Amino acid sequence: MSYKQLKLENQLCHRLYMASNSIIRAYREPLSQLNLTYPQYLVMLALWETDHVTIAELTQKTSIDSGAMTQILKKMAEKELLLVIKDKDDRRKRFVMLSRSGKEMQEEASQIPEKIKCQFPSISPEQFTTLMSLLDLTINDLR
Amino acid sequence: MSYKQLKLENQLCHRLYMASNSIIRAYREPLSQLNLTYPQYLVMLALWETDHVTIAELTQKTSIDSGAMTQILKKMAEKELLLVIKDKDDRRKRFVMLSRSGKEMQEEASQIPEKIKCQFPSISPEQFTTLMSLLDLTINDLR
DNA sequence: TGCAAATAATTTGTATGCAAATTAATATAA
DNA sequence: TTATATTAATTTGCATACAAATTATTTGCA
Repeated sequence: MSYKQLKLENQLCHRLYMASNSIIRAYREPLSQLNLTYPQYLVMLALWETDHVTIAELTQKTSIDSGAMTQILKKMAEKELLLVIKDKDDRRKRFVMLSRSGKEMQEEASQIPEKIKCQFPSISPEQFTTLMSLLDLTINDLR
Repeated sequence: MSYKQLKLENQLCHRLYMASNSIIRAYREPLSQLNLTYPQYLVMLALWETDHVTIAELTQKTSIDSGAMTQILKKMAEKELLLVIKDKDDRRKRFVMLSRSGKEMQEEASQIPEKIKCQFPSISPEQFTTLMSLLDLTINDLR
């Protein structure tokens, strides 16, 4: 039997798997200059937008696994990019806030998106927008 | 500074990260019935298309990391889904071939794509095609 | 022919992603 | 008020992803 529906070429999941792995790999070099891994970069992006949030909010915003988040924040705290502080009103919660050096890193990081975009010569701005929208539909359907 | 280009919402990488993780998570339940992980499923898809290939060819076709592939094939061989055999002409190479039960699994697996597609009510067939093409552009640009 | 370069896999060390179990604290209902 | 349910994080065990180092072979060139 041929089972056309089982061909790798027809699998959206495989395209997403390759695209996600490829783009995260592309971030490695620029991020290594900031001594950040990709998920750590997501945490920084989230905090640069909104500082002083709970771990749960950070987990929700970045879509990083909550178990992994604990480890990631621990390493980032060791690098003194941020601080994790207990909430006095609800001691189950913890707030995450950027340190001075965490805030200062934003300026260097601001160069990264442009560097990455240069790696997509085949994709027009319109196609870029379309791709983002279709990925949003995909993500929402799977929620 | 606002640094609009650093907003999470504007990052293609974050969309891909979420979409890839989400869809792989969606495969967990159906694949658990076959006792397969997602990368193991990719290996099966590749072998159902073309059996008896070298590890390097399998790595290339699936885009699975070659170091990880060693471990994945070891586990799949333990489950007796496939065999790994040394090439007599070039003893650096190894061939991978499906066992009988590995071949038989294809029929059950043939139900999976349909189950997954049902989880995308918001995406039309045309949009699906567009998404696949745009992901191909993304992947090719990053090669 | 012989040795350096290239190739195919494996190994190693680090960092997640994920489900499930656990811990600590708060909220809620009888 | 108190036992139960819920919530926020952490921990645990397993399976990759990845870069870099290593091993075993084979190629290719002087």
